[in-house]
Amino acid sequence: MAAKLTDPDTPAGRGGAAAVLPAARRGAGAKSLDRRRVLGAAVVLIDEQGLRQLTMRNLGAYLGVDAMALYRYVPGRENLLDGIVESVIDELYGDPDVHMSAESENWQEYLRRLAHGVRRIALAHPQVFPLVATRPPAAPWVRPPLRSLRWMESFLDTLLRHGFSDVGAVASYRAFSSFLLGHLLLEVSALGVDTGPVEEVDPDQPRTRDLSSYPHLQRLEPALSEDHAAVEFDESLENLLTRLAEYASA
Amino acid sequence: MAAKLTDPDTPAGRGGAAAVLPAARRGAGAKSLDRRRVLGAAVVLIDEQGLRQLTMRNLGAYLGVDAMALYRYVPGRENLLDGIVESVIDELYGDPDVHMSAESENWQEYLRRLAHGVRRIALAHPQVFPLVATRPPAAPWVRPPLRSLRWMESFLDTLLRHGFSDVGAVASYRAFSSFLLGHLLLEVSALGVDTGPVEEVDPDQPRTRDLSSYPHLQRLEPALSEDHAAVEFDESLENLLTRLAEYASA
DNA sequence: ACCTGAACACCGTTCAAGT
DNA sequence: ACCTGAACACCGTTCAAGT
Repeated sequence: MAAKLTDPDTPAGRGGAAAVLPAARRGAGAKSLDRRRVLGAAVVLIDEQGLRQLTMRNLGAYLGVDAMALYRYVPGRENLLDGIVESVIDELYGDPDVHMSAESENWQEYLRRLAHGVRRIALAHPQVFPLVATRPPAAPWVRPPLRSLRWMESFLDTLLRHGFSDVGAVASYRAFSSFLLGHLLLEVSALGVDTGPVEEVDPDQPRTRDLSSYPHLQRLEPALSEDHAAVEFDESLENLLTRLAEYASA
Repeated sequence: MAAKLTDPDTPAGRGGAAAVLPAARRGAGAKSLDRRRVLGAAVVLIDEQGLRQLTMRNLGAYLGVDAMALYRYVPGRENLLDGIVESVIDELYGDPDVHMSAESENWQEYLRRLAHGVRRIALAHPQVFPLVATRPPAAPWVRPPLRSLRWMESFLDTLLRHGFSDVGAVASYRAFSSFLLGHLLLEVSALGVDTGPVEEVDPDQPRTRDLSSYPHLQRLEPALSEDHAAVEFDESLENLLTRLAEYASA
């Protein structure tokens, strides 16, 4: 009764469906469905075919089942999308590099590992990340992309234990979220995500835009096209950590 | 011939449809359609009813016309969405506070005015901004939310004229984009955007989540709910400007 | 208990037909 | 020249029916 609605951070939401329905996996083994398998298949389908190809009917076919059968495990498409976001963020819990840092070392190392863990998820699922970025959060003060009550609690706890004030820890959560969201959404979108179905290009049309009216763009296009995402991420992160250090002493 | 495809930054794309079809507005006046009117109505419809309500059929009805009539001005829904993003960003050109700063004062003031101009647009169209943030850009090196070749050129020109190196100006464009995207997407999503159709809430269910397992969240929820978006935006912006100043001397 | 088929109310889009 | 109607191939979702 404590876990109302479908709380993403409740144990049953973290792949605990098998615990609630222990008989579901017996017999035919991988054949029978459960919510976790449906969400996992949805993530794979998005990774392989893009967000637009995720329809109830396609997902059903992908699982070898009628589309309508999915409604037994997922109340509807909106809930499916929320579940996808949740299940992707949940991968953080399985990341040993992030997990080990929770109660160790200094807070800077914790934030570094956490940031890189989220970045690995974004790069592993570039087609899913826009969903992580833009789905309305469960509460208005939960900010993408770290949209998990459990990680928020861990974040605040770590900073508070290292001498951050209440307002400092809260301000740090906000700044950390902005940093991650801006950098990762741009990095992922530069990968050319979800440009729609097949985007047939007319080979007669010149492939490059006409930049003749923009001399700087023309000259700097090679520089603009270079990929420095990794080092920019690290440099921006270090700058952020320096800024946040002010809250640690206050 | 120079303006291939539908270049958003070509004069014809910036509300120049009336110049191409000067006869379109005669006679019945506001009655007859053109592309600019269709895009403008689409923005108003999204602002009023949310992104999900923007369908070809709804937009047609909103304009007092059959849905299929829209295809005379808009090649399809994807192009409509691109046009919406373009027309919203174009509002920057009409912002005197931004426009006057292009060749005046110092580069810091230019970036401040530009940033606040984009922020005003985001807050004026919170339901449209996720589209600005996530639509695939025209070229991979064009970064949301400042996704206009003309503004990119203006941005680079201003910084280069103030002594920035080439790589410094390019790095500044990237950092500026990340900053804007992260802050504005979070600010806009905190406004509770596009939670779907009407989101009927069961009044019997408790409205607040169960935070009993998260003591810090429970204690800090009031602090987390406070809105400091404006000052955080300004402080982050000033910090960014300080960082970018390194490129000015190099 | 779990899945299926038929059906409903929507979509985007094409195309011949109206005026 | 501009708009409309009918039609097609899809959606999400409900519900009675199958096994």
